[in-house]
Amino acid sequence: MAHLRAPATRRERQREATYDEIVTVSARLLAEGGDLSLRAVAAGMGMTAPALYRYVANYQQLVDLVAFELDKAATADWAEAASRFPEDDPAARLTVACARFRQWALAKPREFALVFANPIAAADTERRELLTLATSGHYFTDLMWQIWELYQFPYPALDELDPAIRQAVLDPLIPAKSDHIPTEDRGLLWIYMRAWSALYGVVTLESTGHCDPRVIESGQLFRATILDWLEPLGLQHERARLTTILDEELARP
Amino acid sequence: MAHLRAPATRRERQREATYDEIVTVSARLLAEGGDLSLRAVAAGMGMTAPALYRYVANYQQLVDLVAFELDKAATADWAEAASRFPEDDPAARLTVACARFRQWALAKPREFALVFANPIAAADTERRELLTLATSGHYFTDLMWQIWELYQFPYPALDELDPAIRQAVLDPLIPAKSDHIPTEDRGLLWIYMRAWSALYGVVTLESTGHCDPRVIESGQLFRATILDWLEPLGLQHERARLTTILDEELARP
DNA sequence: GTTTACGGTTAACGGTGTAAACAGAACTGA
DNA sequence: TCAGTTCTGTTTACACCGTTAACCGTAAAC
Repeated sequence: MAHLRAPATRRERQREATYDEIVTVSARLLAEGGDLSLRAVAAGMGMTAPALYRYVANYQQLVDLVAFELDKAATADWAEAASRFPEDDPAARLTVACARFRQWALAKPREFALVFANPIAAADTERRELLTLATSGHYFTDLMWQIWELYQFPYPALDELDPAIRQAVLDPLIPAKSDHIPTEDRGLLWIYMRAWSALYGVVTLESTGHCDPRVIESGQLFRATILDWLEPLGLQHERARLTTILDEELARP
Repeated sequence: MAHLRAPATRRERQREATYDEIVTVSARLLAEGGDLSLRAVAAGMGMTAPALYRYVANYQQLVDLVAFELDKAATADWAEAASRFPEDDPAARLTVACARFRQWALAKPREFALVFANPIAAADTERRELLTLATSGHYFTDLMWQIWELYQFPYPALDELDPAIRQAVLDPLIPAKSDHIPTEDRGLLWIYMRAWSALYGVVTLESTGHCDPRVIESGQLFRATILDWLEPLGLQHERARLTTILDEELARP
């Protein structure tokens, strides 16, 4: 079964490898502080720039490809860090994941901007669809689903929701692991959207630097935002424990 | 008194006019969907690109100059819209201003990104200082101060605050009209930072398009975020009235 | 009225994304 | 095995970009 996804022909394998190299070279360039340019990427893999057009249609597609993979890799890191808590403790895992997400955004603001601050026009359906695949979104929604299963926090019924929101939670156009969520429970996604909006807000504010550096350094703005969301997620009783975990993560070097 | 700020010499007046033209031409370019480039701006005012270096040291300075003025102009617009409510009704004014801020961010995402999503390195003290002058920040903090004078909502005492935050509110490095706020009341700025973070979050999320278009179109995410902040600002009793105002603004064409 | 400083020019360098034409290697089918 | 096709890279070229250097007339200053 596994080898079904493995490319059959030699050429396809080669092509896949080239895509991988594009991503790794791009990631290296960004990590080294350089700009992400077609020419630089091509040069980094011993090619000329026009050759890259055999793999991406234009610069924006290169950016999207790299953004997708950066998101995937970063999410794997947060998940790995979160997995120091057992699977049946999604609240602790989410706490750690959020803190690591922020830490990543602060340590790699350029990468963060590429993935999360990259403007997407409403009309651009192609890029929108790519966006719905983002690994981080699936990871976070899944954690929130597990938290709900465990703590049964309240969420709006479908008929309480604004019609537009009802449509949006029934047929999500955002990165969300939602297939397994029963129709009547889709109000959960509204809670998710609101929570994600809050998380995204602080982290973007801090990552882009539109904020007092001392406030960023202290982590208090982020901390307060996270703590505000414990109650809506039914985690009041876990407050002390989760706060400890959060502060542990924030104190990380 | 007024003519004190007016440039004395003819040359200085000329120079000032050129700065104005740089800004207007830049704004026009952005509004027309073009990119903001030294060459395009220069061409737009009948000059060659190197001539602009008599006015700005580099491209980033041009961006900062334009960003500052865009922010100023946009703030004037929100303020004008908000002034349909009397001066002694800052709650209504803030409601309108927030809605107009969002509307501006959605209508002009490129301009919004320039002003509010432009990355600022922590080390770049020069750009940081320019940032503290942003008109919008001063306008919003002033409104919040007026709301506090009227409604006396609670705020943390200085010794309740994390040391880093205490320092930050005592000597703010953010755009805030704070000179007139007594030292013991500086905890107010912490409320401001948190509220601004929430507002900034939704608006950035929506403006950059990292959100379901239907959710953006409905305005519900923004609405919910604003309503969440009524209570912390002591506006519970005004809830019905302010919600009506907010919905009025959201329904605007 | 001479000198100085300002505000512009042109030319040039190295960088960007992208299109077109072309060449060779790798697969495909008879 | 050989011809034909497809895929992957090249070179060349174009139109932009930010930025520097050298140069020059004119307006202000002494």
